Amino acid sequence: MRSAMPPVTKGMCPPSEDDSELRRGPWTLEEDTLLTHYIARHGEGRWNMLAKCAGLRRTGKSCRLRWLNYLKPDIKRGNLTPQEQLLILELHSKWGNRWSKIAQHLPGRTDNEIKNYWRTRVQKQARQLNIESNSKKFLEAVRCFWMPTLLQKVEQTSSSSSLKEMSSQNSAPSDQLLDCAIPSLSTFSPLPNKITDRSNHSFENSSSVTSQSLYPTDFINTSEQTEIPEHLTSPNVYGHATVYNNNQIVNASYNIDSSGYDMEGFSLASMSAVGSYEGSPSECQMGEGNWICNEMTDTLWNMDDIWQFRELGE
DNA sequence: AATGAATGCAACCGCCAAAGC
DNA sequence: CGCTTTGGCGGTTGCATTCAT
Repeated sequence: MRSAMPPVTKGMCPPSEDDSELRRGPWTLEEDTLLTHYIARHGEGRWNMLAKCAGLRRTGKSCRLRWLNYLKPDIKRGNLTPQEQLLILELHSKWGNRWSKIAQHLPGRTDNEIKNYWRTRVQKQARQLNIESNSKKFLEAVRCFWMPTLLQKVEQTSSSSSLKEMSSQNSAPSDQLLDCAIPSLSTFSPLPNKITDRSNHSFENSSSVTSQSLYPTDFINTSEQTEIPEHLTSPNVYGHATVYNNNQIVNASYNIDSSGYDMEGFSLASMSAVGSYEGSPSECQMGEGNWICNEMTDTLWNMDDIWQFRELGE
């Protein structure tokens, strides 16, 4: 856990300020410059000593945090990509609030950023639905709606041959992202149908990150079908999922506004169903119980409007 | 245009474990 | 072996910005 930095010899630094004079709050440009220049010359580690030697009236902890979360050169800026969001959802399902562990799989992203993403974007949706964000219900909602949307965005991205580009926009070793995020998507496809890989990325070289245990094979399958029914190939159809309905496999197609890829993408205004469903929408089974159909009709996810099911073999 | 609510995010806090002394 | 220091982590807070009315 300790840094491998050599110990800083006593007497190398100017006399330290009294702790009572320690600064708090937002960092100034001058402080950022001091910290950056000092680390460029001497490296990071021994943060308390570093703070004193750099002439910063900050705690070592504060310096470390500022460097790791903001100043470090390989920090990525800007919105999380669909791949990154998908990976966060996936890894959080696997590891829970292990933010730093999750961050290790998103080059250039910090645990703080991922934590903030989860708390602001993900938990917001849970609040709106009046369900616990760490509950099985919410996990099912994420699996059912959010992740397929992100998958579609990823596929759209990869189909336009921009996935590699996006991943290499930064100097960070973003191939790791590809290796993690994309192959794991194949675990959504428990059925024998083969995934069409429009990006020419080999899905068969599976990564160390898989989610089969988290996305039960009897639950949902989103993938590019080798044989997509003609009425599903409309340009307006973005998604196609295979869902178990009372132990029967049904196909569901949905149309998602491409303007966003958060949960708002499932709002009634941006999502319309295609195809047909021969049973009652209220019969749909989502994991344990019919909670979505029974309890969520007043939320932004109205199953009656979102899904229309079509039995397999139609 | 004003203002209150909601949101996003940087920064801090408390706790813990490992290493040093 | 126990105390101290250090670094790391997850949770929380405060504030600037954006949005809605």
